[in-house]
Amino acid sequence: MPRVKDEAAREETAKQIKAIARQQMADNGTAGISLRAIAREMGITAPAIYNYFPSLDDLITALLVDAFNGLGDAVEAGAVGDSTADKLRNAAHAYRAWALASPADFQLIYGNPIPNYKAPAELTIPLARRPLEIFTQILLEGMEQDNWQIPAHYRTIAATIDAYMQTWMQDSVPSDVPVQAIYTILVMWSRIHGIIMLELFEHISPTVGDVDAFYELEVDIFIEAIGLAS
Amino acid sequence: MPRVKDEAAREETAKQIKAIARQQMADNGTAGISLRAIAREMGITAPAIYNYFPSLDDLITALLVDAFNGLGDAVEAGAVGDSTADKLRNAAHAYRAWALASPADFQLIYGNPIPNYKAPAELTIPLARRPLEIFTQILLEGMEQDNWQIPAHYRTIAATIDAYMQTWMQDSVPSDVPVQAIYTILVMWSRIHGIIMLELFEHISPTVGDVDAFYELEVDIFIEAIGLAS
DNA sequence: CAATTCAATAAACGGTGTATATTGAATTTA
DNA sequence: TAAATTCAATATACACCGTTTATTGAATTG
Repeated sequence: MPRVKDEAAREETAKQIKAIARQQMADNGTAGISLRAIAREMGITAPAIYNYFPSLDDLITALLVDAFNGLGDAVEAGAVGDSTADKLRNAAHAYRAWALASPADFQLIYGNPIPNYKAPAELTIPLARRPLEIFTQILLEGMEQDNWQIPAHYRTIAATIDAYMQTWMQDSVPSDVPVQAIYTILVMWSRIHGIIMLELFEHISPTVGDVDAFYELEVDIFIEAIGLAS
Repeated sequence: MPRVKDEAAREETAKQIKAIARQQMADNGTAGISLRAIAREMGITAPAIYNYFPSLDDLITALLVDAFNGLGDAVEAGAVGDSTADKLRNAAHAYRAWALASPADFQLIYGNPIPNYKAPAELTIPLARRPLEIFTQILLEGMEQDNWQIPAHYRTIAATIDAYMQTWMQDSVPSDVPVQAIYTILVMWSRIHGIIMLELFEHISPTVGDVDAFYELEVDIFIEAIGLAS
C-alpha cells in the first residue's frame, strides 16, 4: 500500500529549488528570495515547495549550510604551500576568492540581511568554525616544525579573553593548543573580513581601485608581523 | 490663494516618521521597516506618508543620510586627545562606540540589507568619506608637527593603487596630502571595520568574549605599527 | 482491480508597497 | 463674510508576498 517515493527525484527537485533561490540571491541580494517566484520559474505553484522545505526559513537554512560548506571546502583546498607562510597566505587568498565568487553566499553567512530570518545557532556555529580551524591548523603545524612561535604582541592577551577562551576551548579543542594561536588567527580573520566586507559592499574599491593589491599587502604584512618568514 | 503650509509641523511629522522607522530597524533589522506599520503606529493611513516621503526608498535614504551624519559627528567629537596617538585612538574608539550604540544605522551604512533599495551614490559618497577625512586629518596634523611620518610598510604602495588614488585625489584633496597618509587610514579603517562587523553579527563575541579588549589591543597595535608613540 | 499514498493544486488569509481618485478642513482672497 | 483655493489625509484598488487548508488525481502496491 505505501507508495515508494522516488528519493532521487525528490532530491533533484530540492536541488533545483535551491539553485533558483541562489540565483535570486545573486540577482537581487540575499533578501531577494521569493517562494512564489521560484515556483513561477519552475512551472509549479508556491505551496508545492512546502513539500521540499517546510518553510522559507528552512530553505534559507539549507542555502546557508551549503554556503558554509562551500567556504570551508574552498579554504581547505587553498591551504597548501611549501611553507607555513605560503599555506597561510594561500588560505587567506582562497577565503577572499570564495567570497568574491559567491558574494551572496558570503553575505548570507556573515551579514544578516534576511528580514525575519534567524539562523539556528546550534547548526551554524560548528560550520562557522571550520575555516578558522583550518587557519589555526596551519599555525599549529608550523609550531610543531619550529617554523612559528607566538608573536610578542599576542603572547600576553587580555585576562578576560584568556579566561573566556579557555572555557569554550576545554570541550572542543585539544588541550595542547595554545590560546594565543587561536587568538592570532582571530586577528587575521577580523582583518581579512574587514577588507572583504568593505569590498563586497563597494566601499573600498572606489577609494583604492586595486583591491587585489590592497588585500595582498595586508595579508603579507600580517604574515610578517606574526613572525612568519616570507 | 496659495495656502501657506505650516513648514514646522510638516518637519515634525517627517521627523516622527523617521523616528518610528528607526525604531523598527532597531527592533526588526534594517529590512524591518514597513510603511503600513509606521502609519498604524501614528494613527494615519499608509498613503499619507507619501506626502512626506515620495517612496519607501526616499525614507530609507533620509535615514541613511542621518546615519552618516551621526557617525561623522561621533567620530569628530571623539577625535580629541593630547597627542596624535591619543586622538587617533580615541577617534577609532568613537567609531566603534557609535556602531555599537546604533547597530541598525551602522548596518544601513555598511551593509546593504534592504531588498530592493539601492543608495544614491552621488549623495552617499561624500558623506561616507567624512569619518575617513577626520582620521586622515589627525595624521596630517601629526606630520606637520613632526609627530608622525609615513611608516616603512606603506611608503611604497602598489603602483596601481598609487595611480588610481592620485586621480580621484586630484579633485577632492589638497595637493600636498600624501597618498600614503590616506592609504594608512584605509588600512586602519578596514581593520576596525572587520572587528565591528563580526561583532555586530555576533560572530566574534562567542569566540573571544571580551570584544572591548580585543578591539583595544588591535587599535593599539596598529597605532604602534605605524610609528605613533603611545 | 481496488486500495493506498502523497505530490500538486486551488482557494483563501493577512500582510506588504504603491497609484489613483476623492474628501474635507484650513487658509487666502474678493 | 463668503467664495475660492490648496493640500494633507483618506478610501479604494492592484499586484505582490508567505503560508494554511482542503481537494484533486496520478502513481504504486497488494
